[in-house]
Formats: sequence, structure tokens, C-alpha cells
Amino acid sequence: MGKHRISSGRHVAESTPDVRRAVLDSALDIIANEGAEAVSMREVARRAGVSHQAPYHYYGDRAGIFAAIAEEGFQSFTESFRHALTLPGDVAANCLQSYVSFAVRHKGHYRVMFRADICGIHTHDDTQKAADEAFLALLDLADAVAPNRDAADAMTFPIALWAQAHGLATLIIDSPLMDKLPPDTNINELISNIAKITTWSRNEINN
Amino acid sequence: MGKHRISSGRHVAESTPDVRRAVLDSALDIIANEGAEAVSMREVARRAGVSHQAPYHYYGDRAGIFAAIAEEGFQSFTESFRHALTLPGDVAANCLQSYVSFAVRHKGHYRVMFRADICGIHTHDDTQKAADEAFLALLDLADAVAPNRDAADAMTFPIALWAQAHGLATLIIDSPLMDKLPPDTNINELISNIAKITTWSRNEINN
DNA sequence: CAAACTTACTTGACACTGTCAAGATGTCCT
DNA sequence: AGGACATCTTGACAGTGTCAAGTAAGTTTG
Repeated sequence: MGKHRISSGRHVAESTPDVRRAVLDSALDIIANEGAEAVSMREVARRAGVSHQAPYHYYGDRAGIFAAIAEEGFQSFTESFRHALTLPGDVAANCLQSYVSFAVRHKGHYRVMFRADICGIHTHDDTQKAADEAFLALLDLADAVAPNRDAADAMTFPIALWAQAHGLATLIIDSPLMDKLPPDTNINELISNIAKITTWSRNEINN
Repeated sequence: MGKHRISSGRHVAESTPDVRRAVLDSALDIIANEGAEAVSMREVARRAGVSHQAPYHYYGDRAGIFAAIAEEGFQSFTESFRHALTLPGDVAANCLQSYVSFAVRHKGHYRVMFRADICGIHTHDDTQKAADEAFLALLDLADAVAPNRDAADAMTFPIALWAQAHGLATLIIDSPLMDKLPPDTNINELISNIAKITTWSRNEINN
């Protein structure tokens, strides 16, 4: 099984008809452009150029497609975190940038990953595992931003960091927020400004 | 013909059988418990004890139901913001608390409000208007947390604040985050700790 | 007072959906 | 050759959103 790679939405080459991949890409295409709601097995099959039952062969059911997308997304997400750790400059800013950049570049994946109702994290073990690893990578990232000295409260800071990144990402790709900003807004600049005005003081809770 | 209308005793005792309200409540119930995906016109109608076409009479279509929910949500959201401004104590912490508390208490509304693909904000003027007002209330809240002195960059801080609150809220009600926390975690305490370790320095961008 | 209009639903029909069941067509192993 | 398996396909079914048209009351108008 598992050599998944995120490839952006093109259909498969004629030489090797990778139906499995084509099905996933069709679904991602729909999710990114019309939302997860609009994904139907039959439309996915239609776009992939196969019968309405072919997707079932690979993914079992609709939930299976979402689970596969979420799994692939979490894996790529983890890599993205690991990569952010190697970048020069402010770690917190890099973290935010990488996070949001991932969400924007992989809108389809991201939208599924954080929709607990459809991502299949509670029903598909592989997806669950991929999500767990992404969470561990996040904890590492948090430790790189501000090392933890308080074993009793290891979670507050990672969650605060995560919340800011996740909030930004979802506001940018999914919410009416963008309509409120001037149309010439530079997202990267916005993010780096947010990193500038935010100061995290881990280990300062018990004051 | 015609035995309809006297469905078995749900809200028969009511003076006026407010079908409009019952339809919305049924939808909210489904959204909060099974997710927006699970909302079907026919299931909503079934729970409200009316024909499968009755919801259409009031809301036009499925999107209309979501739009009505989002509108109601944004109105209530605005009130919630205005109320947070009157609370004693740290404004930033109150803001976070109120925001997340709203999302938790009105899970059904919240889930729809920030799903641009279904909330109808671009298609339903009343919903758009309610969202605009909520955004203005948010700007006021941001100004209360840290007054703005830089007219050229009025948005960075409100968005940073919003992102943190929205990120927290969505992580709490919709994501696998909660599985990562110890089961006895006190959400309110978590939030107030996050407020403690986060320092905002508005007007410090050009350094 | 009756006719016209409005409101609040109703039943009926249609194309489309997810999914189960049962083939069909290859490809590999023995 | 023959079977096991992977990779699809066609067929059928109940459930869905929504258009169209009906009905039964209440309200307004002439």
C-alpha cells in the first residue's frame, strides 16, 4: 500500500491509469473548489473517468475517501512541521508561516483534516496514527519556540500556539474574514506582523 | 382526506405551533450532535413533525436553513461580545472566555457560522449584515484589549486576537484536540492560562 | 357577503445520491 | 489448465433535495 504523495489536482497520465490517485485528486479538487459538502462518490468517479463504483473498491465508502485524504494531509503536515524547524529566523514566525502556508496550499486536505465529523480520525486507525504524529511534531515545534520547564502544565502553550495558527488558517481559507481585509493585503506580511506583536511567555502561568 | 395536522403530542400544547422555530431547532439539534453534514430537509421535517416540504415554505432550501442559523448565530455572537466588554477583570481573558463559551454553548450555530461554504454569507443579505455587525463588535473588543494608535495597520491585532479565539473554539468543539488533553482538563482554566502566557503588543509592528 | 388573495402547509414526482450485490475482465501462481 | 485475486463494471434500492401543483384555512378587498 502506502506510497502516498500529495500531488496537486491534475488527473493521471494516460500511460499509468492510477485510479486510486485519480479518485483522491478528484475529491480534493471538489473539496478545494466547492467544499467537502459537494463531494459525492458518483461525481468523484465521473471526474476520474471511472464507474460510479470504482472508488468503493479502493476506499470502501465516502468516509474512507475523507479518511485517506486526512491521513495523507496529516503526513504531509508532519513533514511541514519538521521542515519549519530547520528554517533560519524566528521560530514562532516560521511556525505560523509554515502552518498557514500548508493550509493554503493544501486547502482540500486541510479542510478535511480538521472536520472531526468527516475526517475519520475516530474510525480509521491509519488516519488516527498520522494525526498523532502530527501532534507530536507540533509539541516539538512548541518546545523549539519556548522550551518547557513546567511538567505539570505541558499542554497550555502548545495549544495556545496551535490555536493561533489554526485560527488564522481556517479564517483565511474558510471564513468571511478575507472579505474584511483590503484586497491588496499581503498574507505573509500579515502573518509576520502577527508573530511580531505576539509574545509567548511559557512557564509563567503560576503568577 | 385530510387527517393531517394533529401529529402525536410533541408541541401540541403550545398556543401557536411555531413550525418555523421547530424546524430551526431540529436542524440545530442535528448539527450539534451529528454535524452539519447530517442535516437533511426530510430529517429536519420529520423531527419537527411536519411534511418534508414544510421547511421549504419558510427557508426556501437547505442553504436557507443554514443562512437563518448563521444569522441568528451572528446576532447572538454580537451580543456576547458587547456583554464581554462590561465584565470586570482582564479584557483579553474575558474576550477569550466569552468567545469560546459562545462556541461551546451554541455549537450548532457556531459550526455553521464559520463554514463559508454553507453559511450563506455571500448569498443571503441578512446573514451578511449580521456577520458585519459581529465583526464591528470584534473590532471594538480588540480596541478595548489594546487601543490602536496605528491607523495604517488597524487590522493585524484584531485578526491575531480573533485567530486565537477562533482557533481555540474550533479546536475545542470540532477537532481531535480534546482527545489529546487529560480527561479532567478544565477548559476555563486552560483558557485563562492561555490568556496569561500571551502578551499582545499592538502598535509595535514597525520595529 | 363573496370573491380574490395570502399564508401555511400538503402530496406527488423527478433526477440524483450512497451503498449493497453480483458480475466481468484481466493478472499471477501453482 | 485452473484457481485466487485485484480491478473494475452494471444493476438495483432506499433515501435525498427540490420543482410543481394541490388544499385548507385566514385576511383583504369590492
